[in-house]
Amino acid sequence: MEYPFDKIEKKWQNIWLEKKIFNARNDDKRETYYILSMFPYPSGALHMGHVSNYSIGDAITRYKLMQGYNVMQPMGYDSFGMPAENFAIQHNSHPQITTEENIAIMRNQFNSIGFGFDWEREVSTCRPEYYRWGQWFFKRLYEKGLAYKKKSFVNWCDDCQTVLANEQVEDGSCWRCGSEVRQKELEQWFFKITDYAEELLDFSKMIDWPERVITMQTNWIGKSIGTRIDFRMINSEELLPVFTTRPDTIFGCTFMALPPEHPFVSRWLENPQYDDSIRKFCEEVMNEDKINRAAEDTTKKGVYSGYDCLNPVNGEKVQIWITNYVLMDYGTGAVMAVPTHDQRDFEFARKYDIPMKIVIQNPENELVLEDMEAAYIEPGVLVNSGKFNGMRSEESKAAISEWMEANAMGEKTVTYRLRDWGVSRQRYWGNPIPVIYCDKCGEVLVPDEELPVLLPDNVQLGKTTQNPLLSVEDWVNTTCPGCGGKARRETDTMDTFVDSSWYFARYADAGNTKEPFSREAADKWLPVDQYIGGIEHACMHLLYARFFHKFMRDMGMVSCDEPFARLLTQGMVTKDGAKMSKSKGNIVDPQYIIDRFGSDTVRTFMLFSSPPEKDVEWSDSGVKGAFRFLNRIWRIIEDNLDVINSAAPEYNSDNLSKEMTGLRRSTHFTTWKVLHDIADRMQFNTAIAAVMEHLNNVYAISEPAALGKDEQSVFAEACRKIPQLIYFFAPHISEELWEVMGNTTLVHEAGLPTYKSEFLQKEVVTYAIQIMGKVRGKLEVPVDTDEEELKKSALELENVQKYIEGKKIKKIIVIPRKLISIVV
RNA sequence: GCGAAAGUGGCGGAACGGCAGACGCGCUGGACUUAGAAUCCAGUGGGAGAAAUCCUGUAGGGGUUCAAAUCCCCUCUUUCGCACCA
Repeated sequence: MEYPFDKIEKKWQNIWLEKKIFNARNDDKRETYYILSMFPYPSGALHMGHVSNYSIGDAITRYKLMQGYNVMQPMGYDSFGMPAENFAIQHNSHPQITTEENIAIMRNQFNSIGFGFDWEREVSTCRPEYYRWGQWFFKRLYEKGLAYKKKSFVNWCDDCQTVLANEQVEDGSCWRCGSEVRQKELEQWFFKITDYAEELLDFSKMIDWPERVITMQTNWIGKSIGTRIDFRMINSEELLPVFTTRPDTIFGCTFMALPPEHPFVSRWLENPQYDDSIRKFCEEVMNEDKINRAAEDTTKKGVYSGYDCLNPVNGEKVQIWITNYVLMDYGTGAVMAVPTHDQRDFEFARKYDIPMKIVIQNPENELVLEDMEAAYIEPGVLVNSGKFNGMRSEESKAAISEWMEANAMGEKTVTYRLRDWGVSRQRYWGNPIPVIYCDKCGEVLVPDEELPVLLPDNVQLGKTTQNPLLSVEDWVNTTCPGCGGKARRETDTMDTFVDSSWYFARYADAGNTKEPFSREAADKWLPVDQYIGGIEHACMHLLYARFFHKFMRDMGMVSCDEPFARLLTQGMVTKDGAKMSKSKGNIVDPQYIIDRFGSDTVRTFMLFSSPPEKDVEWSDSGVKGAFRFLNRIWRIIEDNLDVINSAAPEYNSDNLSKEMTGLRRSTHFTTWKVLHDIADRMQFNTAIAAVMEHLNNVYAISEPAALGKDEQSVFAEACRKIPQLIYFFAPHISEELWEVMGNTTLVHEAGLPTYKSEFLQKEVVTYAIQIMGKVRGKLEVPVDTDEEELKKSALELENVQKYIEGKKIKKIIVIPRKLISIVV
C-alpha cells in the first residue's frame, strides 16, 4: 500500500556516503558553490526547526549538484555557551561530555534524514583544534589595537555572586534565587568594531541580501552627523563635551543632562561630602533594567547635581542635572537639553520647573512659551540666537557648527549608535582569553606556540563564586611568558559570537593545524554563495561576522570584502500559531514523523507549506498530504512501468491528440517552472505545487497501456521527468524511481532536466474583457490573433454590448495573452 | 518605547500593477468495497438566482490608476531584534 520509504531511504543514504558525493574537494577544478546554513547549538535530538532550516539548504545543494558545481555544504556545532554550563550545574555533569554526546546524536539524525553534509569538514567550536584559532584571532586583534579593556556595567546577583545575562534577569530579579539584581562595574574586553562602522554601512558587495536586513543593520549602526560642543565647567577649566544633531538649538539650551554613569558624576560621588539623596538617586537609576531605561515612555526623573557649566555661545549659566533618560553609551554620554525643541527635555523641564527659551520660531503659527504643550521639533526661523536670528533652522545647522569650529567651541562630528563589542564572559564554558597578568610585565599575551590555552577539566561548576575559572588555582596560577615570574591567567572567556564569526572560513580548510585556514582554500570557497539562517541574527551575528571578515581581509587572510554573497532568512516552525517550544508543550518530534512517513515526506511538507523566508505552520494532515503525494508518484510509475520502460524516447508530435499535446506541454512547462522557481526565485513551495499539478495531469490519462506508440512515448516522458523534478526535496524516492526506470547513474549525475520552449506555448488563450475595470466577458482566441482583431471580437461579445451600449469608447488597452480593458 | 517585517477562504498558502484564491489540507457528494481504511473522480470565499448572470470580498479607513492583495498616507493586530540566549 504505502511505498517502502524506510528501505529506500537507508539504501540511498548508504550509497551517497559510499560514493562521497557530498565531500567537496579543494583540488576539484569545477566551479565552486558554497552553501552554508547557520550551525546549530548542540542541544541534543533535532527539533523541527532544524529539519525545516536544513531542508532548504539541502534542496539548494542538490539543485547545484545537478547543475554540475563543486558543491560544499558543511555542518558543525556552535558548542560553547551558557546552556551547556547551566545543564552541567543542574545535573552535576561536565559540559564536555554532554556536548559530545549531543553532537553524536545530531550527526546520526542528520544522516538519517539524508542531508548532504560534508562531514570531513565538521567543526565544533568547543574543541581545542578549533578554539585555538579563536585565541589566535584575539591576539591578532590585540596587536592591531582592536582588542582592549575598559570598565563596563553588568547585571550582578550578590547572592549567586555571578553575572547574569539579560534573559536571566526577570523583573529586576535573579532568575535562580530571586534576589535583586544590581549593576556592577567590571573590567571587560572589547573588540573595536566601531573602527569598521563606516565600511559596515556599505552593502554594495552583496549580490543578494534581503533589503530588510540591510535596513536593520544600517539602523543598528545608526550613523548620525552632528556637532560636538564643549561646555566649560564653572569653577574649573574642565570641558564637558556633548554631541548634538541639533546645533541650531544651542542658544536654547537651559540645562545639561547626564546619566549617573557619567565620569563626572562618578567623580562627584567619590566625595564623601556629596549629597546623600543624589547618591541614592544614582544608585537607584543604575540598578534599573537597561531596556527599561532606554524606553521613551519611562517616567523621566532626575536631580540637580549642584554643579553648573557655561553655554559657550552666549556664556549663560547652565545647570547640570543627573537623569535617568540619557545613555552613557551614545555620543559623549552627555546631552545639552533644549526643552523647547526636544520632547524628552520638554517633559523633564516641565516636571522640574526648569526655565525654557524658544529659539526656533514656527513661521506659520507663532509659539508662545506659556501655551506650549509639547516641544516644537519642526524646522523654523531662529530667534534669541544672537547673530543667527532670522536664519532658517535648516541652514543654520551648518552655519552655527562652522562658526563654533572657527571659535574653538566645538566641531563637526560623526557618531554611531553602534558600540564596541564586549566579548568578556565570566563563564567557564567558552574560549579562554589568551592573556596573562604579571606583576612585573603587566598584561602579556600567551605566545602563539603555547596556544591553545586549554580549558581545565577539573572545574567545580555551580559551587564557586564569581567566575568558575577563578577557582581552578593550578590553572590560574602560571608563569609569565616574559619574565618567567609568577603570573595569573585571565579568567574571562569569550562571547560565543566570536566563535561563530569566522567558522564559515574554517570550513574551507577545516583540518589545518598550522593556521586557521590557508589563503588558497579561503580564496577557493569564499565568499559563501548562499547563507541561510534566522532573521533574529540580522544585527548581531551577521554584523560581527562581517566585521571579522573585514579584519581577516586586512590581515591578508581572505581576498573578498564580504563573507556572505547571498542571504536567505528562513522562518521558524510554529504550531497553533506559536513557536514550537517545550514550555508551550507544542513540540512535535521529527524522529517520530520520519519513522512513520520517511524523511522525503517531512522535507516535502516543510518546503511545500510556505515560502522559505516565512514561518512554517505545523500540520499533521499537511504531512499526510505530502506523504500521499509521494505515494501517488510511486504508484503511477510502478503501475505503468512496462509502458514507461518500453516506450521509445523519441516520438512524432504531428498527430497527437489534444489531450496528449496538453500532457506534453505539462511535462515541459513543469520542468521550466521548477527550474525557474528554484534558480531565480528560491521559491520551493510553488515548484512543488507545479509538480503536483503535473502529476494530476498524468493521472488524467485513463489507460496508458491502450495508447498509441507516439502517445505512449509522451506518457513515458511525462513520468521519466518526475524523479529529476522532485530530487531537490525528495531525493531518496527520486533516486529509487530513477533506477527503476533503467538509469544507471545517480540522479544528479544526469544534470538538470531539460525542456523544449516550443512545447511551452498554449495554442489557444483566454482573454478577460474588462469594462471600467470590471470583468464582463471572456474571449477564447488563437495565440497569434492580432490586436485589431482582438478589439473587434471583444466589442462584439453580447455581454460587452450590454455595458457599452450608448457610451463612447475612449480607449482600449490590450495586455497580450491576458486581458482587454475597455474605457468608456 | 525604538528599529524591522507581516496581515488574502475553515486552515497552509498562490497571484513580475492586469480574471483574487494556483497547489495542498479540510469538508461535501459520487465510484470501488460485505463494511471500513486506502484509492480514484467531481464540487468547494460569501450572498442572490432554475440558469445566464449580478452583487460582494485580500486586517480597517482614505488616495493614485482604465485596472490595486500589489503603489502612497493614516489606524489596528501579530512576529522578530534591542548589544551577557544562541
